[in-house]
Amino acid sequence: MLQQQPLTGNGPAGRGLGLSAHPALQALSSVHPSSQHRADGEPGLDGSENGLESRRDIGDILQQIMTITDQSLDEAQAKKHALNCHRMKPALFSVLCEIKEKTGLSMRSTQEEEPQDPQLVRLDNMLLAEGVAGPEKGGGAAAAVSAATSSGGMSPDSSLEHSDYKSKLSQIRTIYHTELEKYEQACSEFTTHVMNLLREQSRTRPVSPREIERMVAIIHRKFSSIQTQLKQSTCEAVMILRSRFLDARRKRRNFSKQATEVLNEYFYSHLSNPYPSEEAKEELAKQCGITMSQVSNWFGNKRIRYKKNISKFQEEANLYAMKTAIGATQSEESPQTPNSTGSGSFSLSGSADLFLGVPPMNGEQTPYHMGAQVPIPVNNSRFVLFPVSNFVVYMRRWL
DNA sequence: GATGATGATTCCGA
DNA sequence: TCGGAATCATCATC
Repeated sequence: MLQQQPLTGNGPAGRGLGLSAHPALQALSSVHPSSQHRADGEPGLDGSENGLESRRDIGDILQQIMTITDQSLDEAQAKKHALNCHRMKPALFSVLCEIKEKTGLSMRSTQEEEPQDPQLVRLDNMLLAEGVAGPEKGGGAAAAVSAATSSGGMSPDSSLEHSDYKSKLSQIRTIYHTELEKYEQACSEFTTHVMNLLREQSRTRPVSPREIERMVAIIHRKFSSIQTQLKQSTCEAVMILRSRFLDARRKRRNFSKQATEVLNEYFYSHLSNPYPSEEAKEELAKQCGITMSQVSNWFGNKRIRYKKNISKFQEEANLYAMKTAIGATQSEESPQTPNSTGSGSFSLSGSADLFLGVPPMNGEQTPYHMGAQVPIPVNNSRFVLFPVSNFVVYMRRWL
């Protein structure tokens, strides 16, 4: 504990602070109104006789102020009250104000406008984009859905994962806002408390409004750093949640057997042009319970893999051709009966596209080589026409 | 665990 | 923007 020294003009502390030698203090002895017109009969400060006494008086007050912290709370309160009522208080106060003004300690960095922290801006933007900050309108969930659909879509199963994501994001949002509110409330309370303290202290020591502002700014900065930490943690939580969601989305699940059949049927029955239109994709997606993007992916993969290894797909192609032919036959015999291939609304009128196998290398003609032609891909790049007339008839006989 | 199948992703060109 | 091609990552089977 620092030993308080008397603040008389001759005391070391007094010399150190230069209070007694301060011109304003000197002037105080002669010009301060409170010390000139005495109504209580006490000696004034204008005369040389009283000068020494008043200096001693001021020194006494200063000493009391400096030692106030060593006293108990009750004593200090009582002393403070006494000081406030002291006849020299206004004079001393003005002196302290002047000293403070000259030292400029209280004014330092009041004008320093802190540029907005770029990290905080990034965090704010991120939280806004993820739908954690700002008005709740499904931001993050919408972003997740958008990410999912734009890069391949979500399976029906993933809707569960999505709702899970949404609820967890909502939890994060709730916690974030609760904590933020707490911080803001605490900041507000603490600021009010400090301001009240400063206002109260301003009765005994010079506290300018700018100084109060500066103090408030300091408090806000401190709380802001806590908020930054909160925002950082929230961002991390969202990132973890998001990556988990995306990982789950990335997990591949094979399409159902029925879905694959539907897709294969369409593929092999449109082999001349295995590029389903938007409408066809939509229809296929509906039938298979997958998204249009998945349909596109499937056809993309199928085209490539088919072209790469036609012979490998020969059996499969024949199988689907046969199935389609059966369907065509059945619909030919009883047009009102839905086809049995499960191809739904796919038109079998495109039976001219039926794939019938690779062209015979030895030039031998199969019964279905005449008439209409079916395109098959050759040279790994182009589709060529292949004769397929009477295929249905042939298949009917063959069956 | 090895291997093939398969859905998804990425890059590139038209 | 779409499709081809290559590749990745996971599933399914043995």
